[in-house]
Amino acid sequence: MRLSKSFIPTLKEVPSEAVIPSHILMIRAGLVRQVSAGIYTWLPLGYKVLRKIMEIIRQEMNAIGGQEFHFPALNPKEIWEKTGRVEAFGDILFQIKNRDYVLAPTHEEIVAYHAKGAVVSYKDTPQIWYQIQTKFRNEPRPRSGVIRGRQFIMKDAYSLDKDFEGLDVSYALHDKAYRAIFDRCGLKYFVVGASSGAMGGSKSEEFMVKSDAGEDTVAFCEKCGYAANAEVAQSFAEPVKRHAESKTVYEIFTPNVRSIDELCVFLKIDEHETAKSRIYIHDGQPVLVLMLGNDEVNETKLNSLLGGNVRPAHPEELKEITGADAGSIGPIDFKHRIIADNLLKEGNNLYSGANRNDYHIGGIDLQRDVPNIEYFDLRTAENGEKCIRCASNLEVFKAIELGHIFKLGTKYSEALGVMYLDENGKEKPVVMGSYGIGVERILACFIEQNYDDKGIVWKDPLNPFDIHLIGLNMKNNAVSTACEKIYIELIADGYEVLYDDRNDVSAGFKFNDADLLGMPLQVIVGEKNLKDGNIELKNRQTGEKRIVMIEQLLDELQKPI
RNA sequence: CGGGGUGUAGCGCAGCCCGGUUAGCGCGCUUCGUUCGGGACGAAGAGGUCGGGAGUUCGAAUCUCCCCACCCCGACCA
Repeated sequence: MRLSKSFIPTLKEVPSEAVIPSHILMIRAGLVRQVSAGIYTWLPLGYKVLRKIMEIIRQEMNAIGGQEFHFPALNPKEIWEKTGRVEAFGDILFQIKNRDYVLAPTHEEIVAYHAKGAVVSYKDTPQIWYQIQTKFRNEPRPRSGVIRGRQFIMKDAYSLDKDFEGLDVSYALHDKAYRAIFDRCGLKYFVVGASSGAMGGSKSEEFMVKSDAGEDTVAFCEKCGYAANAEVAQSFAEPVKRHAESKTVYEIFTPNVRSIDELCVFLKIDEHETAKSRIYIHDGQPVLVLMLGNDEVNETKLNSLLGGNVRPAHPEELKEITGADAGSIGPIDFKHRIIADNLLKEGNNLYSGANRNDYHIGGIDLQRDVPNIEYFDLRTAENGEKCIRCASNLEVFKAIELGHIFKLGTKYSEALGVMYLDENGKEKPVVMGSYGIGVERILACFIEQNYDDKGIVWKDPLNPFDIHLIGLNMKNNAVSTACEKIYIELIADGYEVLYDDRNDVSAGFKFNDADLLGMPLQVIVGEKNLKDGNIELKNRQTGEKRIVMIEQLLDELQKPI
């Protein structure tokens, strides 16, 4: 491709709206342009890479027996009402104003629609259906370029099995395919156990890439490989100490003390001698959640423990329920359910709120004073705590979710009546799995992992072109003639070549553009070397340069650089 | 949705606090000439509803109010 005839608008300056490296480079290298918040146009160069990624995905999905579909993005709202997901998605679901249609944020409903009446016998299973398609979600806050958009390309796949054993097989196949896809794309990633959240279903795993731009937090143990989303991660942390002697309960006047930190300063005590109270409302009933010291309640764990429908209490409710405001709430004489984090088990001589503003209570013995207390794992694993499996140090960091695989079960097949007859002629719901990959995130994550101060550093097989051919002074006849010849030869030899044939930009400009665009190999043709019949090869990644004879270019390309 | 920030030429910004010629600068763009291996130089040009609306004022990019868009943090999130 001739650069002089291509639309590859590179930018010297950093666009003001971009913050993370991949976003900045995608704009600067002319891969994407933003249209609106979370809405991007893929320019030819970016789309070329995207197509390569999609082709890899296709190959690996086909390899596990996947069949490619193309489902409509425009869906009848009625189907979504049947599964209750118009309400479940809420404002995230784009709705069409002049028709009862929605823009699909995912395709379980449509898959179930087609499966119903078509997958009718155990002989029709298993099926793996997938597509690579644009999804629409009205994200409240799009961010980080294409990493979270309102419109994005997703590879979504659905498995249809006759039973849970079949689902296990389909799930394992997807796990295998996903590893193959991300390996082939050259990404450093890891797999974490995750919360299945609003999707329902049992097992779920996420494919993650470590990145400061990530929206998820994961806990990872380098030693044993334990990896889990912080929402569900477990760890060993220092539990509360039980003193030999329990003091009696006493009230302390603590004016304007509202936080655990302030309490510790005020009473000159350690955080580990305190218990923090949080009030949640579960199915309309208040629940007091007691945490050690300043530990935050892990609401995902709380939700799965209580079975959903949990929310923090509003400030007015606090006063009504406990008689005090946040900061003065405690377990003593609390009239409703009390659950506590495991670390507090058997704690005594603890300080907590008195359910009376400006007062705290000391000398609390949870065994003695809070008889109906229940203990669960309710905390969020933190950096440096011990791994639940091997007790070495856990690392907690931000990560980008590339893919997610779910064992859905029968939620959608039951809701939409996707039934089949088993070997005994008995009617059963089809067992489903659901598997997604954020296609654009693969590209963004690749750049996050492969760039330097000059620009992107592409590697096979995602590189948009193999070779960036640079004619330094195209007004020089010898140079342009040599370039044209090399260009034709390279293409004939099967290389994808981006040819900088522009005759109106300086050498430095071309070098910088080539580094920014980041093709793995640069072939540089200039007067200086051409005089001796030579050209120069430059490895983009290492910066290493080599002068070779022009006739030997094709042979030289066979050698590692 | 809460908090913070930004909006001035295609891009990056100054000017605004303290109202007053024709709204600037760099990059990019057009034409001509020179240059030609690490973002060249000279000359001449084109390009602006100063995010939108209302108001205050003799006079508003600048002050006031309302609205919109975008970015960041949080909440939220398959």
